[in-house]
Amino acid sequence: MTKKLLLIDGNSIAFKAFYALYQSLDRFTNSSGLHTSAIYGFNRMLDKVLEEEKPTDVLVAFDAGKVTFRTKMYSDYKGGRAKTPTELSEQFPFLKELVAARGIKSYELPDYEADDIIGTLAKQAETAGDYQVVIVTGDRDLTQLTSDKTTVQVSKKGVTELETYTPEHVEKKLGVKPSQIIEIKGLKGDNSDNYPGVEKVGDKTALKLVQQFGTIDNLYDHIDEVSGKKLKEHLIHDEDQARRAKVLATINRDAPVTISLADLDYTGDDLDKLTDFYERMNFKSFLSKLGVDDQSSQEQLATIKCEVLTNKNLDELKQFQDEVSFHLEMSDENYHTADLLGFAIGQGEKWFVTNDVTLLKTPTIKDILTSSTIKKNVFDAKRTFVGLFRQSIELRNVDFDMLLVSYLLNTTNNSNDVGTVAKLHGFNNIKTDEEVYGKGAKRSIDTESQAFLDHLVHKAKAIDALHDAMFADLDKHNQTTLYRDIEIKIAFVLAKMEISGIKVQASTLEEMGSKFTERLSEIKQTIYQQAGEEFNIGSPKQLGTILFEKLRLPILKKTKTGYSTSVDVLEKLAPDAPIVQNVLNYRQISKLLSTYVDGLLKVIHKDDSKVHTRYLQTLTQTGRLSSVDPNLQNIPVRTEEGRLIRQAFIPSHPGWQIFSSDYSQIELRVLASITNDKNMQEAFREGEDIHATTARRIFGLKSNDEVTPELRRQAKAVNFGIVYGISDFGLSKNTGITRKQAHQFIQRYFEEYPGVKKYMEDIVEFARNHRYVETIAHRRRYLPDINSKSFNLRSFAERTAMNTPIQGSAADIIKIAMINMDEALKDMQTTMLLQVHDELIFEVPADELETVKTLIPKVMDSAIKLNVPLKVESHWGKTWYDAK
DNA sequence: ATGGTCACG
DNA sequence: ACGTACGTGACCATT
Repeated sequence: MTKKLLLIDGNSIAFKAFYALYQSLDRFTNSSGLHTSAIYGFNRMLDKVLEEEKPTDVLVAFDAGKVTFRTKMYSDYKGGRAKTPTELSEQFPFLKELVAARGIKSYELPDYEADDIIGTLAKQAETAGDYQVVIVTGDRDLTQLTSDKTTVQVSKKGVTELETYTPEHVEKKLGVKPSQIIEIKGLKGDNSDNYPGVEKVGDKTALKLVQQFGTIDNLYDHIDEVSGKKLKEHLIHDEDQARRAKVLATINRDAPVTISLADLDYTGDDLDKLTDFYERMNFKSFLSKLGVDDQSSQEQLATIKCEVLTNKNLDELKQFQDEVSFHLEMSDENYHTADLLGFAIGQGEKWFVTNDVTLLKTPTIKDILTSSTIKKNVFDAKRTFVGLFRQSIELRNVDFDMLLVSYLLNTTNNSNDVGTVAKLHGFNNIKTDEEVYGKGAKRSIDTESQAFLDHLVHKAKAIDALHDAMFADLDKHNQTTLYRDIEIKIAFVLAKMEISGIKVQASTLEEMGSKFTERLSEIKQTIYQQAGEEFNIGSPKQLGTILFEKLRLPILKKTKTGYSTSVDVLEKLAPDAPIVQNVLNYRQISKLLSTYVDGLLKVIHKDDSKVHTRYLQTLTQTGRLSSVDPNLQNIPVRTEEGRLIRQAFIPSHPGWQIFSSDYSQIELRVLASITNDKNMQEAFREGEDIHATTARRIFGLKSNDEVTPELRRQAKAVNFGIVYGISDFGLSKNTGITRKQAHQFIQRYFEEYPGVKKYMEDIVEFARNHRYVETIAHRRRYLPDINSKSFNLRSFAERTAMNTPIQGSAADIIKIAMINMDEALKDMQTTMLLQVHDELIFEVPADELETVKTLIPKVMDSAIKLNVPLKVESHWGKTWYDAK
């Protein structure tokens, strides 16, 4: 029987796990103050890999110390590295204990690194014959060990996401054979291990050279064939360094290991030791996973004294005069349609719970919920409001919305589950819905069970228990105003908009649907003819085979899994082959049909012919809303064919109009305001066309009249780029200009708008120091990667630092406008229906049209006072399509 | 469940 | 030298 040997690079996985959880470092400590994050992450990786690979033999290899044969050979090897933080080094002894408790051997060898142990044992296993080898590491250099018998799994973000390298995958990804990785590293050196290769040689050049010459030896044998005078000089000058770097990069596969393959039997968890270990580490989730603990984890929850609420003891609720915590349970996430299942209510030590939702309508309870003097504490005010509204109960005076507060404190932790959020904030006497109800197909809620009632009480109790502490945190963040004046208020405005819904005429969609279906089958036949065979056009894989293998079209871009067939690629190919344009048309129409015709028809409510979206208020990282079920924030508009979909969106009363107002260039106005850039502010104050002004400035023209449409288009792209946190590469890719040109444009831009330049530098600096950025309304986004060593992660965080205050402040502004709008419209019939990021959509009776033409823009442009004016444009018509 | 594609701001 | 535009959701094919 073939054996499967799993070799784990202990140090590199521990490092990765530690930095992946760096942001939550303080959350991972046990009762004696030991940090446990790396142990936790390591164990998650173990769980996953053991489950997936089911190895027969396992070893975790560790580095023995700083001194190795490599440092003896080159004293600066791994020099200049920051000292391992004590928060990590203190975890290693326990990590080894964990490994042992899981029935796994660990091993280290003086003078050698973990890589060498792994390389040596992998070689032994390959020689022995009946082994399959899997290596798990955080270091991509180990992919040099891949072979037909050995795969290397390298952790990506975090440690549980692994990328599997086979020899084929190495070649595809790196462009060379596994054995040539050391040749590449020899030429370019390694910055993180602190050894040089050949001067001025990086990935690109190294790859080219290795592809041309195969090895460093061969390269120096044929040094005259190297093209490029400078390059040749550097190669000759640095030959010794290159040869040394290659040796340093080479994993030693004949290390004098004193452990043998026969010692590596994987015996499985030692339950006693492991349980004890998990308990000492406070690893609750791992404990419950052990199964030994299923009942005890149920009993672990301290019981909360509560009464089942009935008609008989209802009056006891009258004791709650100041505030109550309340949780309404529903059958699924769509609260517009979900069944109400039960509720819990109470405060302090007094709790009541029931699965009899008819009690909600009793005067006692209704009075509490609708009272404007009794404060309510809930989890998800909008959800609760809609659920109760369907029972004709209008929830008032919500003081604490735990979901909303948690989101404002840290947008990354956006769980919709009370238990998850409660634990996040240190309240552990609660389970998650998933633990109580199950997940996926197994999810079921037994409303008759005691467990159900208990769970509701624990939820309500969690809300009650956390509200002081979470409010205090909010205050520390300077976010109380954001919460009280914006977020909690907009929750109710959104609830009302969702309940209003927007009317969608099914017959209009159906007519469009049959036209689309007809055209689709025509195009399909043409495509089959042009391809010479039938295939699934909707499958990128099959389409790729047809276009790039059968028809031999040039491959312009690849994805992880094959050829890219995205629009930008197909548009470039369209002139070469007529089939491509047909595919593009097919794609467009089938998108319209499946997503917008069939998709919308599915969600029209029978009783009112309307769609009722749900705005997710606690999802985006910037403070924008998102819209689901259906998403009404991405209804087509850019192409005429798609735009026709909007004809199906109509007012809910005959003779009314759809009225739409949008902020013009709100993000650039926000940019002008927060950067305090005088030139950009002037453009907006003078009412100039900002893209034309930008064009005039960066191209050095005398007046905006000299700006051609093409120049304006380019300047517009630069303006967008700035908002997104620009790079010359990104700009050139997006606009088709050269990178050099893009670089010049950006430089010119920063010369002309020096305030913008300074702001971009300052905001990144702020993020580095504080690890977060803020919007005008103190909405906060954490950027844990801002100081990352990974260029990729760090750059992304830097762009985010530049973009989030802009996008997020624009989101703040429209939210304020919506709250004011709700008030301004309260005595009118005009109804606010939708928000699309910088645009509000209403339905308006004929006799109010004249009023709203001035009222709505007024409310929007006076939402906030910036250093530049806000501009609002309005359109209206008998359908959404006509409001243009 | 995940990735590719494409709809929006 | 690095490898890149910011924020979303729905659908389909594929695993």
